[in-house]
Amino acid sequence: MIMERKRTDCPALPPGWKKEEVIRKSGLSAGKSDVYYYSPSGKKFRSKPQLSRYLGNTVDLGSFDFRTGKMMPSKMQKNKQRLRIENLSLSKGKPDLNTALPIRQTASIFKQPVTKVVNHPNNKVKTDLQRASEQPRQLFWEKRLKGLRSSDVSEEVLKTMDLPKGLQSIGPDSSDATLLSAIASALHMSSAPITGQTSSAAEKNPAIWLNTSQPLCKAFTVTDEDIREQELKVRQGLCVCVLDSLSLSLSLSLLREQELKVRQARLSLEEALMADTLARAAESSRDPEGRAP
DNA sequence: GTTCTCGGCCG
DNA sequence: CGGCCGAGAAC
Repeated sequence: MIMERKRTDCPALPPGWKKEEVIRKSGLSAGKSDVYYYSPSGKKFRSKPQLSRYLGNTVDLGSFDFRTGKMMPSKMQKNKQRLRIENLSLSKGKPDLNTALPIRQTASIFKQPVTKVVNHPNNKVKTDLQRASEQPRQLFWEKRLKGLRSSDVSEEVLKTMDLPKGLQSIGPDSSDATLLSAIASALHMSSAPITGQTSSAAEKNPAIWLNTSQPLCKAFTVTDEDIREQELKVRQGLCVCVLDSLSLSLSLSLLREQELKVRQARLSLEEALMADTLARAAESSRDPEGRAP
């Protein structure tokens, strides 16, 4: 009878990878065991370097213990004085099993390796989860778009939008185009209501007091008339292509404030109804026949 | 030829 | 001592 070889799943590796342990049954090293891994396709691996070579950047084997098949966070490689930039080039130096190479995560459909420097004393891992929303942004960046106009395929410059008169620009450039950029961008950056710059200080000295999460425009109030006008323009096809969507977004934003009010009203109504229901329930429990006393 | 198994080097 | 891999044995 042949000793059954167990290939067990290995949770520390991608799905489909199997681990096998074979006990040596003869020779001087009898009793010792060898560990093998099998890729989903069935290829056999008999060492960590071999595994690492194959998995490349897809899995970080730094804390992977080949014998047990588990991740052992405590067992990070002791830092020998390796004061060199990790060498990607052929045959010089050994592959770093500690970490997968960093991969650029943005702006390319193909993964691209990034130069990794591990010996810089000031290396720190950013833990700031707000990072995305707190990244520095250029003040008055809208100016860079000045003079750019969209055109259709026949090179004819598209008619720009007429913005509601209530919308007024703030800052070094007060053209409608800049204002439109500012508002359109704000709409795409966040789903919060767009209010414009509510602080009067921002109007006087925007370079200092600008609220960067709001567009470069004075605080405004949205009237029903504004909304109707915007929608009408969209229907009339006064704005096409990209501008269409911007206009639509603008209308939606203007609506957004109204929506908040409506939602508020609904909540109030719901509370009132609930209170009423409770009151009736209390009353009928006192008087099960439902008759007035 | 491929796969299995143990020896032995090297850190 | 254990990881890794060469190479002979086995198939």
